[in-house]
Amino acid sequence: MEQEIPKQYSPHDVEERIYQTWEKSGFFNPDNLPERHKKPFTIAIPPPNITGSLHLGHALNATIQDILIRKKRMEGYRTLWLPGTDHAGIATQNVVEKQLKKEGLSRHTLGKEKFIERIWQWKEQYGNTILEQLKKLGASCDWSRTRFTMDDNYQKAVKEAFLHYHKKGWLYKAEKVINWCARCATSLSDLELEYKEINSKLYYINYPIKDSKNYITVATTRPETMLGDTAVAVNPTDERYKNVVGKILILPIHHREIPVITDEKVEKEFGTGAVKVTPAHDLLDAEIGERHKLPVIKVIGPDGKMTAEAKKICEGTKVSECREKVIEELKKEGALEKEEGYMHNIAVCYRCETPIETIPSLQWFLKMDELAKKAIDTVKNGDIIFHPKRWENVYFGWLNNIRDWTISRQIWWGHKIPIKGEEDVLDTWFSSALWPFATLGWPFDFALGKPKKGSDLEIFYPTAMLSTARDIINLWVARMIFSGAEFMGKKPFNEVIIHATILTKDGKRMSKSLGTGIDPMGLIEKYGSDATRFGLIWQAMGSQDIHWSEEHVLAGRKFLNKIWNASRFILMATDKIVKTYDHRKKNPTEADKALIQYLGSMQKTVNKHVDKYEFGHALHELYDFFWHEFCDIYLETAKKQLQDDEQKENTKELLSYALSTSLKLLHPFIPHITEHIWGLLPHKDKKLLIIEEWEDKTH
RNA sequence: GGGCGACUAGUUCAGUGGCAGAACGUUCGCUUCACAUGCGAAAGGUUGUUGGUUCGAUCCCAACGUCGCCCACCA
Repeated sequence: MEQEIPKQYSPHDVEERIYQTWEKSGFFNPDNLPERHKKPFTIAIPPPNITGSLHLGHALNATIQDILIRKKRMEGYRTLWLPGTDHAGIATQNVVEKQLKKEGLSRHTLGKEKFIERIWQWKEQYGNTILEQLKKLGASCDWSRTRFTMDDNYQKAVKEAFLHYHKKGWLYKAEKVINWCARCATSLSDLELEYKEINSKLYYINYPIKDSKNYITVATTRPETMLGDTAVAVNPTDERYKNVVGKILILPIHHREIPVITDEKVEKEFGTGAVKVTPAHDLLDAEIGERHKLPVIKVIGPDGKMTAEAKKICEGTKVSECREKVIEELKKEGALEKEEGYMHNIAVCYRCETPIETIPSLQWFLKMDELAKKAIDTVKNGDIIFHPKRWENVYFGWLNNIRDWTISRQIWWGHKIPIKGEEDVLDTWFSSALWPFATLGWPFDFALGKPKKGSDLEIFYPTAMLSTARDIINLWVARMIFSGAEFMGKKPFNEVIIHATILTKDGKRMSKSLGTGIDPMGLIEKYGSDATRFGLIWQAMGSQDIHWSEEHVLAGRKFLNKIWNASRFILMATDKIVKTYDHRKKNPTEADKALIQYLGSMQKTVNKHVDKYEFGHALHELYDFFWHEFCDIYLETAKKQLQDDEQKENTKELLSYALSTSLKLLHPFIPHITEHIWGLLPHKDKKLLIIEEWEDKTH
């Protein structure tokens, strides 16, 4: 025995083989689980984008889900962890466009049909990267049920959802001021914006009052939009401007006449207290414009260039060039009062970081009032609980101030709007919102308000919980909640876990572009999957942000070695392995009794922690027990007891019992090594640890 | 501008209204028959600052500071 088992545990020989054993067993698929697995327990994975590769956040989230699934599976649940990927409209289109660019092509030279073909090719080649990486991490997903948000069935689900909303009269098409990315040439929802702080300038421009030598000074960060100004607004209570309200101003450069109006939304404190109003290119201005029935002059086009309305000085130029020209002209006219440095946030596209233009555009909108109400009620009633609870405020905050959802996108890759003559596609998140039930067979297995008997939809919906990052609480979680309520008449999950965000050691955001990201695959190569999982979970205390520290992965590796060697010792010392132990029938020593007690309380604590989603605490508990109570103290005593003829047999039995119990409890956290050792133990009834009974029924 | 969170050992973090803990790192001693990825020991802290409540505060409260995150139509 001693020669067969090496002193050092080397994960790489083991992990891949063990994973294959699991896959071959079929137990990832709930249909193959033994008889005792009855009550369903489902998790739908947050589908990663097909463009992505695994980062530490994914790895943490996958480990959390795998821990829950594995524990529940051992507890006798009929567990389904459903995997899949998201087609990620804009992101994917951009990636393939970049690829084309390298070949000297563009999507326009290729044409729509060929371009979409290219994306499918790309998807076949790279689209499963993350799923393959999740396998390396040990994820026990049912790969036979893998879904993609552009599968045929999924497309039908999206269509059904759209038509449902259409029938309800919640969909409408309108020209409204929306967010526009000129590079992606598409509209974006408010949630698809990111903000970037830039060092810009605040320009003070004098607008002369007609038939007077006086003027009003307005402050703006965007002088080029003045070409589309149709008013200047001041706060109605602003004494400074009392006498000019209602007067006519002469807009510099274009020399158009525009009125001075009052609107309560104007802040007296900012700038000069007078704001230029450009209804076409600013959201607040559009609101003011609507209230005062101001004309709308579009000076920026969907191509990001100035329109004919910008007239001779700027027509056809880029926005940034036009700004310079306008400044130049203003100086010539003596209308530029001053400029000062100004730091502020500008909106940029979340997929390509191009500054967002606000322009009027004809788009499809989904009315949100009733849907938002459903989403709010579900959480308010406690039907869905967030962990930690404070994230509910973020959720309510968004839903309470919601605007109608711009759901059309002017890109090529996505779900077509199912109405004749509409070329546009739907926002990616429109399809993601259907994930928990569209993946299970909705709408095919759904009729007369309920799922078909015996269908996946009936058995596995609603899912148990959703684990995700905080940045998609509104983008995704909220939309799933109202979609579930609307289409299934049932919440999509019982609980939402908002897991920690992994930051760099000095508390900065990890980012690929800054080179501060850490590739979990590198860690797996270096230390193995179990050690990587250990390192992640060891640091996941509550939902506190993690300042990532690799040393805990190292600690994990050492711990695995400890488990390995303790097991080696027990294998050498004992000839049989028991999974149960009734100490009432034995004659235990003080050390035996102490161990049994520790083991019992540890079991309880681990259960308690995992049930409360305190994974780090559970792992710390396991670690302390195994290393210190079991190895440092009991194993040393056991060496002596094994020399004593009276205690020998009992000691062997307790050693083997404590080891099997520890392996079970450790399995959800570090599945490969525990399964591997389990396989080396001379059990009477040989079955895989993955489906062993979690609860110890002995006394 | 609003909201939220964090601040404890060199580092990453637990924890408790009553003597402050782990891991990693460091120092010293051990090739002890499971493991040197180990064993044994040790050093290391004014618990961010200032007030308040309390017999007693690292913990509860308030203000402040630093850092981070989210939300927001101050042009």
